[in-house]
Amino acid sequence: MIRKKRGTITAVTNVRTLKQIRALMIVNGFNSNVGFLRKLVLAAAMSMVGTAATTAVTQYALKMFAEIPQPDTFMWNTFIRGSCQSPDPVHAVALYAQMDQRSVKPDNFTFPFILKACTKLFWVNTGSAVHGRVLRLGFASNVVVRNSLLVFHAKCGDLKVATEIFDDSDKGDVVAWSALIAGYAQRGDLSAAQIMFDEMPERDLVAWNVMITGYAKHGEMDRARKLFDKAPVRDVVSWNTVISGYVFRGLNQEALELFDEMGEVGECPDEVTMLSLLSACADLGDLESGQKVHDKIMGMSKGKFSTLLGNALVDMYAKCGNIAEAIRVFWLIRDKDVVSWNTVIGGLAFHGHAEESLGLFREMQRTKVCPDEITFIGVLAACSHAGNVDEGNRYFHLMRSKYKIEPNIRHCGCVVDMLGRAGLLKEAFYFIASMKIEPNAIVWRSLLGACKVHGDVELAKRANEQLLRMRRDHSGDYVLLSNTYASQGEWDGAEKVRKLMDDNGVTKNRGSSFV
DNA sequence: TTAGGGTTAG
Repeated sequence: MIRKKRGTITAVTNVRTLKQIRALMIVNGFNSNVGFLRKLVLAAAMSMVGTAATTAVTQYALKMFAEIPQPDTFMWNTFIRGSCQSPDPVHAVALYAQMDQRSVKPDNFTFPFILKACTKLFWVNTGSAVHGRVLRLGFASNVVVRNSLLVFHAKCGDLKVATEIFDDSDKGDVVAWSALIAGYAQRGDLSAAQIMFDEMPERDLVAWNVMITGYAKHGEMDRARKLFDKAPVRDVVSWNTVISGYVFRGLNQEALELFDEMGEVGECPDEVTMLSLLSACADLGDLESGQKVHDKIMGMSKGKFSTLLGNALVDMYAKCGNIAEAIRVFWLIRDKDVVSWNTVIGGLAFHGHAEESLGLFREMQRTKVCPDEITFIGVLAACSHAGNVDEGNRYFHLMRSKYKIEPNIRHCGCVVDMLGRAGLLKEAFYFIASMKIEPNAIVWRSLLGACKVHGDVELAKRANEQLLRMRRDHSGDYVLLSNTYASQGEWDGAEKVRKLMDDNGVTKNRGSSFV
């Protein structure tokens, strides 16, 4: 989907297009003329927008850029800007460093991009070093550079420096105002943000959106909605802010209703709107609404969709139980990133298609996309559900040896679950004992549940001791232990647990469930 | 070229 905003690189491209352009460049000679090269760089930069740093298309774009013998500052800026608009702008920082190594001078266009990258990555030290360089090279007098510094400090923690820059700014500079208000709002100081907002001499659209975002992100949806209703002007971002705010708070139905209103007033939704809506449908398990959103997306973008939207569609279909459609859409995603794979692998694993999930993981290993810690949560869950202990153990070791990922508590939870389901209770217990990280209640509860299924009273008692050490008020733990006794005909034991429960003042919540 | 909205686990 193409998003229109001034100064933003908007088109979506792919490896095939890049290869065609590169072939043209080779035929015409790489050095032929600056105009050609600038177009080449723009195409390469465009391909990085919205896709993760690890995708094939980004790797190809980097390769193309590296082939240009002497890129000028304009080309470096364009390319850094492209990387900056990816969700993980690590290359922007690397390119900025390369620029320096190759003695290409940065200009007042370079700094806003690199500072934005530092802000997105939350790289405080790098950003501060850039700030130093801005001062040394005398670019601090440029309004855009100065505001970029303000944003960086406001978002990455130093509101004092941000305020100093603001105090030196022109009092009518709405960008500086909005940036500082956003800084206060982001850290939850909404009263400070509101005071500044009230003091603002001229409030433009973005300042309103900043305030609405501030309230929405901090759970005050009523105030966010009131401000939205009161705003003199609204754009697609205003709508998206409130819609995503509802989704963020789990008010999915409200999000869908507001989307209907959006259509009634004739505001055009964009990709962000659709992402929020798909998330709402996924959460509700509302396949019918999800399908409608899908149709709308196809209508908006002539049958094409970005990686981001593809991922959200796969997630929605998996969570709504339409596995066939989830898989179909997954294969339609042109540039699959790690999130695409994680979504489909996890989606299948958690919705009863463990074998297919593992098949896709094997497929993933044949691609250049590197699995991450989230991938392995899905993979281990799939092994658990498939009862495939050997493969699960193998992958648990593989994630460390090959992919250098340290298992976290969730990975360990999956392994305990896997061993427990397979009836390997002692193995599960020894696994917990050997864990490098502190086991949590979920891990012990998983073992306790397996003990109930397989009727191991001794281990159940030990798991329960651990659980009671952590939390004495979780009725489910007592019930599980008591049922374990009961399932083995040990009625005295069962009764004792019931009594312990009363003594500790725990009441059983009948009929309540998180599922 | 700078300010505001977004996808995967739990």
